Amino acid sequence: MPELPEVETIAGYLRQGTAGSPGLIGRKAIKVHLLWSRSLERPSEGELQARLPGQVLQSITRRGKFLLLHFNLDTLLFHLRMSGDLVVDGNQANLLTDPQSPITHPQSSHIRFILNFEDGINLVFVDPRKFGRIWLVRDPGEVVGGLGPEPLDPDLTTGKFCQLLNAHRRLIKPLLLDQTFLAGLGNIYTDESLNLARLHPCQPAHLISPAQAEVLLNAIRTILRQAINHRGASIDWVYRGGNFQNHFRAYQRTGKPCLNCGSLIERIVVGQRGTHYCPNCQVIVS
DNA sequence: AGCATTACCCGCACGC
DNA sequence: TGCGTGCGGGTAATGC
Repeated sequence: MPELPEVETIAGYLRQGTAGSPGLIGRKAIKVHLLWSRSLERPSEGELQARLPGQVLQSITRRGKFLLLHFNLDTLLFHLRMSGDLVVDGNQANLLTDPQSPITHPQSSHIRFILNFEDGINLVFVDPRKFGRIWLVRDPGEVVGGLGPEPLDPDLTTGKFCQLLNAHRRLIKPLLLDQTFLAGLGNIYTDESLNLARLHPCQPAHLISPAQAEVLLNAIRTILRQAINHRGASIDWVYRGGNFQNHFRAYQRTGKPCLNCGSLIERIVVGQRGTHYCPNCQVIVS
């Protein structure tokens, strides 16, 4: 489920809770259940089990597409990759507490990790494709230290952004997808942002003018804020409740009219990723 | 040689 | 049934 808006939305759910589930802040961890060992990047399962229980959750933050659960001693990090999701379950404690039991959870066969808190509240990591990863570390910088700037951070000025862009000869789309360049954009929001900014996904980054860089950064921020307001997008069989998919400009709109100019959106492949753009108003400049 | 960029590939579910 | 596709990114391979 995860690009910046979806991870931000999930962070909010975990902090404040939802209609059907309580928030997690201030709760004490009791026990860990790892059902797919490769979901855990580090430390070992034994060390995780030895360190995390007894710790109290202080706060929940997001950095790029990472979700950070700050406990009093350690930080538990999740990366949802392609299909991961985190849900709080306070109603089926007796079933979820025992991973060997015939769980009747809707996505039970894809549960990879469960963290039991006090009062029968569980944080459940669901991940059909098994690409998601979990870390427990003293210093979260060990995991997220290499990320590029946050697109919504006001400290990222248009001038800085243009400088960063012009330092690379790469195509703009793969560059925006590179998390060490900018943290949080994925395939959807890159296509959306480039369409709004009227930039071709194959535009070489070093040829982007200061004026275009400003338009692009503003477009990225506009799209991300809109997506967050809609609680992210729900795509394919992975449904989380957000409805930004109903407001896509380019992504998965092949053959439909561009919202800028009415020409038909086309699908090409750029950097091994399906890419949706308008061949009329998103043109390469030199 | 050494950095920047590109191609593979990892489970699984779904639609054509 | 078979094949292409996919809200991602680590790593090997290649390019400059």
